[in-house]
Amino acid sequence: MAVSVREVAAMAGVSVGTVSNVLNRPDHVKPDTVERVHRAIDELGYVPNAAARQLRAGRSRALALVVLDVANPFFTDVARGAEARAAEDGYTVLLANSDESPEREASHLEVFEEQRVGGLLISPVEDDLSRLELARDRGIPVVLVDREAGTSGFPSVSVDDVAGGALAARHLLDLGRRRLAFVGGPLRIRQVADRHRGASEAVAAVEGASLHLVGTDEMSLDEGRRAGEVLRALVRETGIDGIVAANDLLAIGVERALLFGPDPVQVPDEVALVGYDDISFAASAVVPITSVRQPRELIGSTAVELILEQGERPDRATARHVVFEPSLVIRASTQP
Amino acid sequence: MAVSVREVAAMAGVSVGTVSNVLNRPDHVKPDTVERVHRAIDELGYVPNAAARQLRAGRSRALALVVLDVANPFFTDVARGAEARAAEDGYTVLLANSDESPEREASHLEVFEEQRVGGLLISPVEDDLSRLELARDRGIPVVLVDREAGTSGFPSVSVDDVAGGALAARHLLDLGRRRLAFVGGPLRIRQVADRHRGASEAVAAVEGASLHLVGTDEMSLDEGRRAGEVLRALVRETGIDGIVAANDLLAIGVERALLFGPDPVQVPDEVALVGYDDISFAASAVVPITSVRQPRELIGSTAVELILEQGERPDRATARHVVFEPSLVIRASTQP
DNA sequence: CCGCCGTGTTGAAACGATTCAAACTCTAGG
DNA sequence: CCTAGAGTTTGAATCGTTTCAACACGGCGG
Repeated sequence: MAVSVREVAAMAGVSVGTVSNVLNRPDHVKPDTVERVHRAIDELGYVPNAAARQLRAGRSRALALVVLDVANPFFTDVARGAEARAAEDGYTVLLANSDESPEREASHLEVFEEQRVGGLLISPVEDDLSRLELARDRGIPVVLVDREAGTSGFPSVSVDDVAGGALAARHLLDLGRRRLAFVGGPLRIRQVADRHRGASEAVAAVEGASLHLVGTDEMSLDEGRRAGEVLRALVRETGIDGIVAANDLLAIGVERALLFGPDPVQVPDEVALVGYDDISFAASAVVPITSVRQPRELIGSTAVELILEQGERPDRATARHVVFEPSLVIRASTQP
Repeated sequence: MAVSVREVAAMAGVSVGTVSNVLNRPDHVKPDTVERVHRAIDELGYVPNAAARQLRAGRSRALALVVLDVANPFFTDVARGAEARAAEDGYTVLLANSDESPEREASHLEVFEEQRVGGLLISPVEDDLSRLELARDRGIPVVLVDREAGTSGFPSVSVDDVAGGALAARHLLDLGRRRLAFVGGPLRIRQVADRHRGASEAVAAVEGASLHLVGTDEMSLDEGRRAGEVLRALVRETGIDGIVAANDLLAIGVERALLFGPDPVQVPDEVALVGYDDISFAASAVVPITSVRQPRELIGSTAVELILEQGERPDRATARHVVFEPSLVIRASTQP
């Protein structure tokens, strides 16, 4: 059934070692031998067996990327960036979805360890990284994605969410807005807390400016709408004139509630609105929404880069931490 | 570095064969031997090497799913369904993204053939399936997803788009609407053509009903808005009172253009609107949109089922074709 | 004519798990 | 005391590739 080097070698009239050399070091083999072997390969429809290759090599040319949610455009773009960078070095990226479930994450890690993948890019579900330390101890390079490594000593690639929150708030302050609101939650999510902290710091730096926190249970359209109702009242009663949303889904929901409820609030005239993530729906909202953009593909490609570095010199204990700065995409929701 | 069965066997004081049996057929081994081996495994942190296992077995316990677009919720849900079903039989699903590029698809196929995956679930980019026939000839079960197999003899799982188009149109006709429009394009996309055909047939079956085609260049929000402008005029001039959109992005764009342009058109009072795909944004549009839903997860799990069937009896030439019927989710955009 | 070098090529060992015929240990029945 | 048979365990062979020490060959300088 399966065609192996042995048959190819027989047909080409050479030894198995030569076939292997043709495949991996063609320049060490005489040109017409190379040709003869290639003819045999085509003739027989030979496909090298990755399992055998890997068994010998001890490690595979595949990297694993475990994300919290495949449906989230943030992660699909990170994956795209990772794949592109990996392809440059002949690696493939296997995508797996933990769906924020520790069990599914564990199960994927197990499979990938058995596969002896060449590296593990992961957005961990929980704070406990001991499972990853185990993998590292077994010789698999690990890089944390969208998560700073803390004391764990893993290399990491993340985005400065504090700076992002500050960027959003400062933009509103620059427009002359002084009574700001921050929509988002729950605050135990690190990203939300950081963005809020950034906004708070920016507000604190400007005299006479204030920041009101409107909490949410999750980061969804529906919660955004609910928060929007609360905000309508706040705009009317306390003169809120600028809103920072912790992500774009919330921002879109807020905008809808403001624009289409009874007693509509005008955006951006009465209140300016900034979202976060720059998902495609933000640009095509009824009033297109200004948003904080993260370099998503760059995150992916950089993560792969860190993996490859580790692969080259597995000894070096100094883990690199790359932190990207977010940027602002200005649209109608903050332009008078 | 790597811990192998040999070391485990040594520590447990048994032979390698017994360790293998403990792992794969624990019931053939005496209970206290099992326990001793397990202790050694834990002690040493042994992780079986999938490559070696697979080399011997000739095939891996991984299935590959190649989709046209990981960012499309349709495919992520299909993936979810596939993963769940595969997990039941101890298989893992590797997700790969062809991004509608034949080159990327080919590159993924190559990698998966080398990996000797246990099966290939794929939404092919092009009509030419010869690459897949090659894979099948080499013994890899193949199932087409969201694509009928035609004469190629591959098993397939798809959804009846003609029925879906008819379902949408008939719903509008049942509400008493008679002058319908179909928005979508380009028509060379099979799904679009089928949905349009279904709508046409439903309309043809009702006396005095008509269907106007409004073409689009792609299935996006922006194209939907553009089409919406066209439709506003048509509603005013020719009395269009029902719209079928070829997907939800178009439907959302159309709704926005109708509701928020100058001279707004009321939905559903003046014109009723049906979308397709039932993406989450359809439910949370300004006026929630009625949509045709496809059993996405079921598609994935069924595809895996067909793969497993082939694996059991690779001989049988009769490929099964499973075609699912879509259903209608009724929301405010068609409820007076 | 010999020794040496470089270029190509060879073939056996190794990777780590599974398999399976054979060997071993008990038990129960005769 | 012997033996059949069930229950356990063994260990060599095997999967397909890569690696690498060793070899073959031809030419060249001495």
